[in-house]
Order: sequence, then C-alpha cells, then structure tokens
Amino acid sequence: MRTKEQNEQLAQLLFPEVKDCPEDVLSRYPERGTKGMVLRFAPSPTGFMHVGNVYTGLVCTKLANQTEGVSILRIEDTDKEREIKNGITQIVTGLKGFGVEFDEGMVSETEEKGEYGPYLQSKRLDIYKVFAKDLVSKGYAYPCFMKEEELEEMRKKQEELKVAIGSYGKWAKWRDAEIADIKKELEKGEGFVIRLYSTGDPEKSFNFKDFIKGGVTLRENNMDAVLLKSDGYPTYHLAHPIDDKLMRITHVIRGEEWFSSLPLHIELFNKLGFDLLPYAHVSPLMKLEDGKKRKLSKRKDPEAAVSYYIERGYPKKGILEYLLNIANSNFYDWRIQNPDKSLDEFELKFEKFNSSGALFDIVKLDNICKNYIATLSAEEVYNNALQWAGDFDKEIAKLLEENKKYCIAIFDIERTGDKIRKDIVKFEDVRNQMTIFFDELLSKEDVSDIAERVSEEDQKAILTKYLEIFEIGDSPDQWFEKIRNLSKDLDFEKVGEVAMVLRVAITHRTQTPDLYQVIKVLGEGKVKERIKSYLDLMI
RNA sequence: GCCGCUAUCGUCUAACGGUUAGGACACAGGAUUCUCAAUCCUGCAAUCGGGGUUCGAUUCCCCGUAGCGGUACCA
Repeated sequence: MRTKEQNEQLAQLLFPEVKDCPEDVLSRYPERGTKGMVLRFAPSPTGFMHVGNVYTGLVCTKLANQTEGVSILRIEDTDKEREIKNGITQIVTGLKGFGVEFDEGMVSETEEKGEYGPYLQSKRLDIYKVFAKDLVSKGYAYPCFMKEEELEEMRKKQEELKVAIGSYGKWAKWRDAEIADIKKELEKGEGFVIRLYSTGDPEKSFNFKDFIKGGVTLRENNMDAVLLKSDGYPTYHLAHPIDDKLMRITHVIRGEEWFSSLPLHIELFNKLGFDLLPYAHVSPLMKLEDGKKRKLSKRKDPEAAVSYYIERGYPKKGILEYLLNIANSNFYDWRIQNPDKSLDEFELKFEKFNSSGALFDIVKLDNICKNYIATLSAEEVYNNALQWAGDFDKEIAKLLEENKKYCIAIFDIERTGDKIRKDIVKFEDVRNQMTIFFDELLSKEDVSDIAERVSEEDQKAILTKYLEIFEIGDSPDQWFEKIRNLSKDLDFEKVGEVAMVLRVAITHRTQTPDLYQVIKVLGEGKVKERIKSYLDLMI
C-alpha cells in the first residue's frame, strides 16, 4: 500500500499539466432547475444506424418530453478505431428523420447546442483527466504498465486455474507498485493505462433497484477496470459517471448490455464522490433464427439497419408506433381506443417495459404501418410517396410529379367511407397501386391470364356489348345494374364472371380495387381504348 | 468455464395466491349487390421440466433446463 503522500505525489507525476480539481469542474456545471427527467442518449459514431438506436433514442426523448425535462444527444467517440467520418451527421439526421430530436447536444459534425457541453467526448479529455488525477491522488486509481502479451498470459493462467479473468487483487501487478518502479517505467517512456483501484469484494452482494428490471441482487465489483486508455481517451466506465454527473442527468437509460458492469459503475460513482443515479436498462431487440432468440445483429441482419426501412419507404410514424408498442405493450390498446391522438399523448412508463428482449416482428410492423397509412388522406399519401420515390424510385417519382391530380385520384380509391383499403404498407407499394393506371407501367408486366372460365366468344360478346352501354357518368348503382343485366342477357350464372372479363380487359389484372372506381379514375377514353385493344388482340 | 438476468398461445403480452388462463398480430374457415384488400363473425393455439409452501400456484421458494447479456486499452 502506498501512503496518502505517495498517492498525491504519484498523481502529480502522472498528470503534471492538470491544475483543476473536481470542484472547479463541477462548479462550471450548476444544478438544473428542471423538474422533469434529464436524459441522455449516447451512441457511438460507427456509421451504422441500428433500429435499436432509434428505439433507445425514442424512449429517451419521449420520456424527457412527457415529464417536461431535457433530452441530450451525447456522442461517445472515444474509440478511434471504430469511428467513421460522417458518423455524427448520420446519427443526427437519421434520428431526426424519425422525429427523434433532442433539446441539447450535437447537431452536426462540429456544432452543438446547450450549456452543459462539450457533448462530444473527445472534446472532454481534459475533464476526464481532472477526475482521473483526483482518483489517483486518493489511492482509488493507479497506472498499470502491463503489455498486451502479459495480459494474455495472465488470462491463460486464470483460465487454467478456473478463476475469474481480469486484472484484480493479486493479479493486478501494478496495484501496489512502489513509486520508484513506476518512475522507472515512466522514464523509459512506456505507455500505461490508469486503472481503478477496486476495493469491492465479489463475495458480498447487495440489492439494487433497476427501473425496468426491478429489484436485483448484485455482487460487488473487484475488477481494476481501465479508466483511461494509453492514448489518453477514457473508457466508457470513466466517461459515464463523469459526463452524467456534469450534465446533471437524472436517470441513466441505456442498453441491457451494460447491466453486467453496473457494480463497476456503482463503485466508480462512490469513489468519485457522486450520488448514484437511478438506472433503467432497456432490453435489446431480438430476432428469431433456427428457433433461437438472439440480438438483432448489424452484421447478420439487414433489417437491423434503419436504412432497410427507409429504402422501402416504411412510414416513419409507423415505425415509431411499433417501437412504442415494443416499449410498452399497452400502446396498441391505447391506439385502438384513441385512433386519432398524437403519439405525444401516450404516456410511456418504466414499469410497463418488459425486462427481457422482444422479437422484432416485421409482420406486426407491417400491420401497424398499413393501419397508419390508412388514416392518411390521398394527398398525404401522394406527398409521402413522392418524397420516398424521389430518393428510391425515379420512374415513379416522375409519374407522380407529372400526374399529381390523377395520382391523388388513384390513392383516393376506397380511401374514404366504410370500406378502407389497407394494401399500402410502405411507400414502395405505391408502385403496385399505380401499375394499372399507367400504360408505361402496365406494359412492363405480363398481360394477365384471361379469365379461364370464360370462352373467347363470350369475352368478345361481353366486351363489345359493354362498349355500347358504357357511360362514364353512371352512378355506382347504375353501373352495377348494367353489369347485372349484361350477365343476364348473356346467360351467365354469376355477375362476377362478367365483371372479371371487364376487369381483365381494362386492367390486365384479376385482382384490382373496386372496378367502378378504377374506371372512374381511368376515364372514358382510356377505358374504351383498353377494351378495344384487348378485343383487337383476340382477333 | 465463471457471473448476472429472463421464462404464459407461432409473436407481443394480460391475469390482489382462487379466471372456462384474457387481448392483439399472424394463421384457418364463414359472411359481404364483382375479384383482391378492408370490415364483421367463428375457430386454432400457451403457463419450460421437477420438487416444495398452501385448502388452492401462471403467480411465492428451491433445483434443473433453455435463452439472453457480460466476462476488452468496444461502446
């Protein structure tokens, strides 16, 4: 054991440039007056937006908003190897696209807003050093000069002996090193890390209440975790208590993968002299594969990427609703009872979160999305579709742009009244909706099978007769009456047969929306033209 | 290996220790002045296994099993 004086001497030796003490830094970040929750979402700029990111980000901002608190976007860029150039922009714009926006924090690659910054961890290095120095001076941290190979060797030995792996207790060889030895290494210019001097005992357990997982019993930490890496950057373990304390965060909401290091973080809060914060560990989104659940993985699962949904034109509101539904499963019941209310009015509650991971169910997502799109007006569908197509389907974008009225009329088919169509799940699907209304789209498709039940003779008879009686101005009842009469005149058992022949001739499809409305939208000229050319084809 | 968390229909979940174990999505069947979609009705389908505690256990306790997470100078 080193003495108090020795520790102070060591701190000075390690961090001669650091003049501030923790109190100086703390005084720069005063208590907030807010009564609501102050929450932060803290992703790394790895250049990949995971749906899980949107999920956690949504939970943070929603909870902050509904308690009239503050939401913060902090960027954890302390791992230089995984960092990617436009990482921050991708996060900011990606989340913004979903309506997930923050009150404070990073807004672009270099800009930020708010009084509690910097919100980019790489800009906070001097802050971490102040606390690291303080920990060393109190004997709660120390420099460790172990090399990668040494650590590897230690690991092997620990495996052989079947003891816990890591730097702790007697395995941590620099824990109680003499100042003279440390000085010697320093003079050699050897790189070092700062490790926690853990005083916990894993034999001792204690109770802890997690806002989502509930009451849990944890064992004390005894690992001398790395706090400051040899490149001077902090690890998450050090940055987390310091940043959250300084930013005056009120609740730590983070992924469940952090749960295991909770005892370490608790020890750190204690040693730093900070009051412990309430924690809420959110379970990850899962996927089913070969009958086994596993975390939705960015490497294996294309649907883990937010871009997957953007490219297909999933409505963002729909995705948000689905994520809310995973967060609090009573959301769907609420939605059924309040079909018109805004998402903001739904109250998210910690106690409604499930403590184990939920499968990300695309089928359910589709259901929510089509129900959402069914609530939109034809014009809203048009606008959304145009926006999507502009990025992902140029041909459709052009058609939409040049035929606005016509397209809105198409989207308006069976959109009002008591028969509401729900066949658009995502905006990619509008192409399919438009096919029968544009010759240029239709021609690319196979001409549909002629209704097999009806002979060519009969088809001709139906179509020629229909051309004679066709009136674009007919009411739905008049129109249907004509079809019925036609089927009677030609001795058909079912009206459906006649309708099908017309449907195929006019749309080249056996499945379409309400034929009467389709005809109305297509217009007299086009209907006649299609029927005629279909007749020509038969001759 | 070690440590921790979790366990109800296929999926998301509900059920003061007492319910015919409920709902939603999916699926199947039926209804509907044309097909498809929609809508309505009906159906299918679950308490991981074994021990306790209790008059009574999905619920509380223990053991097992499985899944998940962690076991980094990644977050």
